[in-house]
Amino acid sequence: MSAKSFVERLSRLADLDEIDIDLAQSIPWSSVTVARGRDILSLSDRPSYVYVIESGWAARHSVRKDGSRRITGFMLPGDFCGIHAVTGEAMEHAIFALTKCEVTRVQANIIEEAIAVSPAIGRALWRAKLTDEAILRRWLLNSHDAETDLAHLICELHARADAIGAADDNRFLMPVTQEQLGDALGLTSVHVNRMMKKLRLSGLVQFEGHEILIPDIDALRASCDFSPAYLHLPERGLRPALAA
Amino acid sequence: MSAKSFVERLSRLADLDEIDIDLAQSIPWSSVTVARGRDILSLSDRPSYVYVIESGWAARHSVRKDGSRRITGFMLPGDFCGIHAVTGEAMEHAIFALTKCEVTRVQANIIEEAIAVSPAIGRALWRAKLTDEAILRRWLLNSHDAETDLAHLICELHARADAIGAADDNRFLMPVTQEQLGDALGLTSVHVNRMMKKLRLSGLVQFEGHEILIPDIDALRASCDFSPAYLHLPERGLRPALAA
DNA sequence: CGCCCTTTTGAAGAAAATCAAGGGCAGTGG
DNA sequence: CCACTGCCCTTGATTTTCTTCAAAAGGGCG
Repeated sequence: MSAKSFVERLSRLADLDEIDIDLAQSIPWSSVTVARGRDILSLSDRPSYVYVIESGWAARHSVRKDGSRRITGFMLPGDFCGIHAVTGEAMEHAIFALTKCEVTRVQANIIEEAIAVSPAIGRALWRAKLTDEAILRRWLLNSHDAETDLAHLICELHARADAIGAADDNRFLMPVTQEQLGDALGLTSVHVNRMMKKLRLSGLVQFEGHEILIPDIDALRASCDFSPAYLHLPERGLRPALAA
Repeated sequence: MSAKSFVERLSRLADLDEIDIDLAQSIPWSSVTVARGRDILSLSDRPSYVYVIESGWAARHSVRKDGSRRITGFMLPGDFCGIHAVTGEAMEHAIFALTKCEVTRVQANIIEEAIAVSPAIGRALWRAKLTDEAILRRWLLNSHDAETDLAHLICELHARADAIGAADDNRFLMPVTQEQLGDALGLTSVHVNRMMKKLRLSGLVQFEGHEILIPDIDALRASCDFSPAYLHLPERGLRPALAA
């Protein structure tokens, strides 16, 4: 573990000059391990740290009065969470570990100082937030057809996994149960299961357990009108080893 | 028209000291009027301005391949749009005027310089973005029951109108057609109409045209589990005259 | 081995979409 | 001034989609 992922991620989000990088590298950090199923940040927490997922997958989720859940976003290695800590807001949802997660954390007030000194670091975090927002809008845009929505979510997660080198081109590990997919899509796990079957029968997606195989990524993307631009992913090529 | 609304809005989002306020007030601005139904910002635009709605209502929306629309947010007087201009990103959705809108605009690069000099201004914009994000997550959280979702949207818009003094306690003007409500909720206009009728019959909401009357706001809020905290509204009391 | 979690499938029911048609109201033009 | 037109609201009947309820099978792990 290192704070490498923190600086790496920042520098992929905005152009940092040497001064920015030196500053970012000088920021003290610590590391935490969170077991599968446990919260990284809980509802109503006022986090005093900003976190970066080092390894593992996590998700944001809220629980309704009737006990049903809604997942409002997934987090993969390299993703920030708790950035809004810099304003001292309380968490309006929880972030929990889908798998065992290793998490690097940095004190929020130190981040805030760094932003004041280095606007480029502020821009990097701003860009991360814009990506979160774009994903949320995309999720809203989708919610209209179960099969398409599921295909789109698989495309999103594949593209994000691929961008951090956690996908073997057409194959990747998606550690999300069908019930969790349902919570993310606003569907029941039963219906997710049927839609997965449809995707399998149509030949667009194959899977064994959580190992997803996409025989023809272009066909899958076309089927759900997926285009990765909104994810603001870095150009492929560098692919640092951040995989789960 | 003035840039007053710009500075006012900033100062309600974060604690600005005199220096910040002087700086904000020195920022040059201009004003534009946009007719009902026209775009304030179009898809793929790379806006070079940050906008504040001076009067009127607007909405963000995307169009799907099949021609159906999804509204992903409403904008009321005092709201920013195009803040993400500061990173030079292209618009991934359009913003259009629900009513005739007067809009104040400020050059994005000047905003960016202001942020570099005054971290408080940056925090204010950051906070505005966090509110946008919280609303998006809430919309995702809702989408599960048409009547409840509609009630929740009315509560959101009422609370936001009230916060800018555009509501007369239990009465406000919601210039949104039922079809647009459907686009916002992911429902057909037919179904929105039926749900409006249900709300009317249950006595929770009355309306004449777009004039909404809420006989018992607590009852309506309880019916859809609405709590305004996530909107980060300013404390009531000041109520500057920004209404549409 | 037995338990729990997850996946899978079936059947019945509820929610929302679709299709269709009529009515009100405001703006426009003859 | 009135008729026409377009937009929005309203309602009914039918169909589709998704949920709910129920049950069984697979797989990993203590």
